[in-house]
Amino acid sequence: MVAKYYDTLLWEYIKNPWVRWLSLDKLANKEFDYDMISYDEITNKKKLNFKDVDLESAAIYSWEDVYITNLLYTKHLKEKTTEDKILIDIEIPLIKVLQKMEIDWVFIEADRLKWIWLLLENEINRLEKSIFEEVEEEFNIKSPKQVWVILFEKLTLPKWKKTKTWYSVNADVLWELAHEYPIAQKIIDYRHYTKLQSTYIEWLLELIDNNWLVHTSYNVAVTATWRLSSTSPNLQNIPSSDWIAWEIRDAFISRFKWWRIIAIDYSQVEVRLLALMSWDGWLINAFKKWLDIHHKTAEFIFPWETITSSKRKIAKAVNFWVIYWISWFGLSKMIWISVKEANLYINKFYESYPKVKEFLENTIKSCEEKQYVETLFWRKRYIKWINDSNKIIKSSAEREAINMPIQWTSADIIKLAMIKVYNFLKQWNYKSKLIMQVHDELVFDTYPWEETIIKKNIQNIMENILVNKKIKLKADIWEWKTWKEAK
DNA sequence: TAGGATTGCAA
DNA sequence: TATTGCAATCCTA
Repeated sequence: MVAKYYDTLLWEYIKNPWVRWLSLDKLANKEFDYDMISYDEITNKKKLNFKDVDLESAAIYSWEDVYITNLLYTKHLKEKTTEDKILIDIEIPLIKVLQKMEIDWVFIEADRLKWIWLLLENEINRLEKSIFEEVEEEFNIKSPKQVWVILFEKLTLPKWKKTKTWYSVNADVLWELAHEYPIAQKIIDYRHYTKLQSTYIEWLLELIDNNWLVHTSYNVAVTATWRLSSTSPNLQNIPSSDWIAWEIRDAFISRFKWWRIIAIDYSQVEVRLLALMSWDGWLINAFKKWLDIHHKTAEFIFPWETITSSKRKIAKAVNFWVIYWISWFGLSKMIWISVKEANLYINKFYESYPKVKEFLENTIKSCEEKQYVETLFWRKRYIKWINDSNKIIKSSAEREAINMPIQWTSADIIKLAMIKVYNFLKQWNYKSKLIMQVHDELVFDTYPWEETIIKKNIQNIMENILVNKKIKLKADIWEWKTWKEAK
């Protein structure tokens, strides 16, 4: 294996993604039984500046990094594994893409955030006042414990869900109470607004520099599922559920006048992968004809003439259920239907897509034999507890076995897309930039004269990541500005 | 001051 | 009684 650049840590991560906090120190210890000198040791646990450390210690400290890395690299060269291909084809090329994204930064209109902050502040004050008036007492609404005292001891509202130490006052509980007690609704709203204000607006404002640019860090070796994660800020959980969330998203703007923010996201990748992997004729045909898959499932579950958008939502949840192997109970809770109904829909799903059921059962069976499952790109995930006698452990292992080949293949698909998109933009010297990745979505800042060509080509690249397969993937283009109305 | 517990946002 | 993350706040040790 010859590469222009290489990463020994990624090599380890590909094989063991569930090990938290991988480090060179740990690898040295594991592979060569060697203890590396720590930063604390050479600075004598004092907060010494590195330049004050004696030369000898500094030399050893530096030498170790190079030496151990080289030992690891040499070891990898000798050790051919099936994971090599993933490293060379996906993980290593991705480094450059992410590097570029991090260097380019994201442009955020700070003034707009400040304006939303004020808006929320008003709303929060109003709610706070109203809540205090209602209970004739002031307390800290942000404290679950104090909310608990007020709701259950002072107002003696019905309690039903427990946490480790007391009765829960989370959104589920409050939501139930809100039917009868308006104060619960007020607390829900209060939490929602304070959440947006502190976690998103204040946090973003803190990280924005004087030029309204924000620098996020993408982490390539932390998740147990080989997905990316991002920190400072985490761009992958920016809200999108209501109008105020979209006000926040609107603050993500182009860096230049006339440029535009465009997002392209994969549509139902997981269900498409389910179709490909299970070879279910009904599913494949539905996708070939570009049908709305959730509507299609609804047609199997309900009489055709009764299908409404709410029925489609149920069907969507059922499709979702299969991929995640959730219990009937989970499904019923998620979409507020009875367990009996949930059970019925799921059986209907299996009747309609018989090969899917076969595929899911075979996946579990094969995992029981081999103790691992594989993704479309041949990543292996060992699930040794698949044969555990404990039913709870066994079923959680089964869920993982079902979920992993599908969801984790989609992580690779977007990584491959990013690499190809990067090469495309570079090859033709386009000015437009890839600025964000949110799991199944890529966000671009586009130069006006390139917009048409970018849209067409990038969508094409994304849809054709899987070659020689029965169906294509689908990627939708959204213009950031109009997204609010579209969703 | 550190870290557990609780909560909630995204895909 | 789905998973993976990041982060805020409260509150105890």
